[in-house]
Amino acid sequence: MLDDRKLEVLRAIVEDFVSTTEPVGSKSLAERHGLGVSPATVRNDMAALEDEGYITHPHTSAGRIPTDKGYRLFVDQLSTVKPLSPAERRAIQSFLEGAVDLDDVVRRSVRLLAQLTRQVAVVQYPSLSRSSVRHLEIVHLAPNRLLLVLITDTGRVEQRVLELPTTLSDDDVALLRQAFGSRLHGARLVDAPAALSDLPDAAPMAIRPVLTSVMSVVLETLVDQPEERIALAGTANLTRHVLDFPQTLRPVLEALEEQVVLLKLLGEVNDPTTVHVKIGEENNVEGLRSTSVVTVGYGPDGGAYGGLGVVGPTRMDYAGNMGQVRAVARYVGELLAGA
Amino acid sequence: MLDDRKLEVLRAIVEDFVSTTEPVGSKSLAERHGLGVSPATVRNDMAALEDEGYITHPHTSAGRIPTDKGYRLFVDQLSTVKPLSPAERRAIQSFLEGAVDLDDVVRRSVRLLAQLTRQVAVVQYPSLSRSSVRHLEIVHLAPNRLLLVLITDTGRVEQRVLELPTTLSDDDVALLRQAFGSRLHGARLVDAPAALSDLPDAAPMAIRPVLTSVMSVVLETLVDQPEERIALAGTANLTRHVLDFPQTLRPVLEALEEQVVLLKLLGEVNDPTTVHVKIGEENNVEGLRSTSVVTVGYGPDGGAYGGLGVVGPTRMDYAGNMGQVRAVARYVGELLAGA
DNA sequence: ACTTGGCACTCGACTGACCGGAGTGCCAGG
DNA sequence: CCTGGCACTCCGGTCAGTCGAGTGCCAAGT
Repeated sequence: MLDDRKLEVLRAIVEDFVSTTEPVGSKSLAERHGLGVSPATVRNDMAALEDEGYITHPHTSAGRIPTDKGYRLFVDQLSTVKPLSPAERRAIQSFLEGAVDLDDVVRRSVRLLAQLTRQVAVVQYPSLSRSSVRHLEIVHLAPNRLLLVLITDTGRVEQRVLELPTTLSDDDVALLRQAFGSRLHGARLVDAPAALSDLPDAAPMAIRPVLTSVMSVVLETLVDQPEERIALAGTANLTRHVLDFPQTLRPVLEALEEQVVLLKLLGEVNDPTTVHVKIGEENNVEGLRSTSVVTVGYGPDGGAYGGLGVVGPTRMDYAGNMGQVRAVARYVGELLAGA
Repeated sequence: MLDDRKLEVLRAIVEDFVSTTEPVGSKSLAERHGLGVSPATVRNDMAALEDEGYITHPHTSAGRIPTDKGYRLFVDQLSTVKPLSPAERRAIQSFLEGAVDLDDVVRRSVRLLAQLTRQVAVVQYPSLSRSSVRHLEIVHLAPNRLLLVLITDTGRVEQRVLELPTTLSDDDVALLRQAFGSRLHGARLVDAPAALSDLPDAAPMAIRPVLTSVMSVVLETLVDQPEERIALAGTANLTRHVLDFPQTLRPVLEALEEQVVLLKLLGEVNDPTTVHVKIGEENNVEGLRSTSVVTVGYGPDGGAYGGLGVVGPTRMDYAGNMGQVRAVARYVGELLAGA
């Protein structure tokens, strides 16, 4: 149905269109790429590709442009992830090596990614639930108010103020600190409920009620409703493609302002170890239907910490951007694992 | 030089242009506003206004549009800050009343402001240096590593990990906690150096060296380099004015991504109690030369906590936006003062 | 001295006609 | 199955012409 040459024609169309922004015609295509066949032949192939829905043309006498389906085929079968240039490698290293803390790492990464890909970049902070506890501190602010400070292995520091239904003494708090600390140190937050499950039984009878209540509050705030954070950069790059989104820029910017939307983008990755691409209409997000999203997980085992990626026009350099996204994810993963 | 009617003509031009986006001519102006004079007279006035540099016209046979100087005069002398509509009042209340913590307040405020003004909104988190200490906690993470957690009166929680040149015992840390806590509780951060000045002398000889070293690190991180945070929303609103910035959208978005730039905008306010307006070229920021910025301080005494404002095209509804910015600042100020 | 109506002039915006070129689809022949 | 040829489509640019909004200026009126 689609022989090799037709696929080659599709690849050529995608590559030409991505680099020139203009519908590509049979003649220039046959010339520029060494296909060794005449324009007429290319036209026949194009007609076939169009029948199958991989390409289309804006009007009768115009060249062809890829459809979402065409890009999909291109990404899945025709392109190989482009390795980074030495210059890019150097850029990543010099950009990230000076980072002092997690905030700094994330901020630098997102800017780096935006600069490298010339797209909008998104980086998720290491997810709390997937991190493990380096230190958990409980501070007694007032009789019925505790400050919880959690430091994770990735260097993320998160704090909550808890209002308690009961009052506690300093000794109680010391007990709590000891009990939680010993059980949670080194544990992953998702495992926290299990790690704490024996706590009520092991504790002195006197503080059991308050302990269970504190426990439930702790679990709720840290495990059930973990706060996800996102960094964004390079929205100005969208304006470079103002040709691509005629009046669509607005909804894109709106979508990018929604944390929820961004989390959804990064979170929908099933297999976090490979680079994922969502093309145009494949995005379930209203407003990003005219964009493509390239994401990947970072951290040990590929995606243990969180996700990052870029958002750009469907007419993007998939091979290059996939390589850049993957490379940044690896560097960041290593950086945080070594911290 | 500029009699009352000329000023009235300028006002009419600004108002018409702001609402229609189109250069305004003498005839339609004389009709629509009840000036009671003929178009010819208006033309004479316009010529005078143009000589003075308050208005200009894009080409010979086009209507007039205000210059930056014209907007400036309008803002300074011709417009009165527009009071909010009941609907706007209600919107503010219902939007802000559900806020649970500082983060929430800021996030809601910035979205509210963006929605109300239909511009890009900027809200600065309550500045650390201008806040006072509600609680300062020192946690002993490791022999030579401390975690500092600062809670301010506005509910902002800030933490730093300090690496020390020396090692400390738990007792040392307890002493530190006690010494810092008693002196800083309730003090404004700007006053921290003074509040701590007697500390080295009052402390037991044994820990003086380490204490002074900790002190200097604490002061440095909390007072000398306080971390300012900024929230941004409504960038999508820029696209509504794509007519105003033909190819200028890019630099605007770029400028808005720079924390430093935003802080500069909010920080340049001399008298924080009144609404400030920077028009077009008045902005010292490259990239915002085609925009106007409306800012005001919020908090007790007008600007004690921080600043907030909006960024939009020079062709904006100054009276309305000034009112909205001021109103939100008041509500937020009250909200945080009551917390 | 200021206002006003009149008038000539300018210039952008819109229209319709025209043309060239890029590109297509189809067909018949190799 | 590929290829060259050919007729056709349609976009984009150009050019001339018209229209209308708006201006600047002047002379007359109050």
